Amino acid sequence: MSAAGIDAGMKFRAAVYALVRRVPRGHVVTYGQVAAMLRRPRSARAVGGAVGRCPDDVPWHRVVNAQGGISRRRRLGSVLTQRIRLEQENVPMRRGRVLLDRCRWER
DNA sequence: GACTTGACTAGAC
DNA sequence: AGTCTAGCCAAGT
Repeated sequence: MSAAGIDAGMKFRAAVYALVRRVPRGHVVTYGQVAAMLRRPRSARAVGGAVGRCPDDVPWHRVVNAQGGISRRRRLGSVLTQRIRLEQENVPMRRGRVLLDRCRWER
């Protein structure tokens, strides 16, 4: 797949996973950002859907919402897991929010 | 092919 | 700063 964007015939989900796998430890991206990087600026919601059912090798915890917060989901639990994993990677947080200015992954 | 369902967002009060 | 709304769109049924 190209640096950004979806190759011909590639499923949206596969592109999301490929991108999220490139996010380095200690950094995060937002749903909307992933969508924009894949050249689907209005597909943030779909990104959430893809990240919600991803393979084990995808660092899904590095994806947060536009406010740096951890989005709620139908079955809680993974919310705590996500916060714990982010803390373990020393992702800077304040009042339950990731400080995007300091750890947003660009490119 | 018509719904329904979300780990979304930006904007308006 | 909290709540609501409307737009969005990939996937699953």
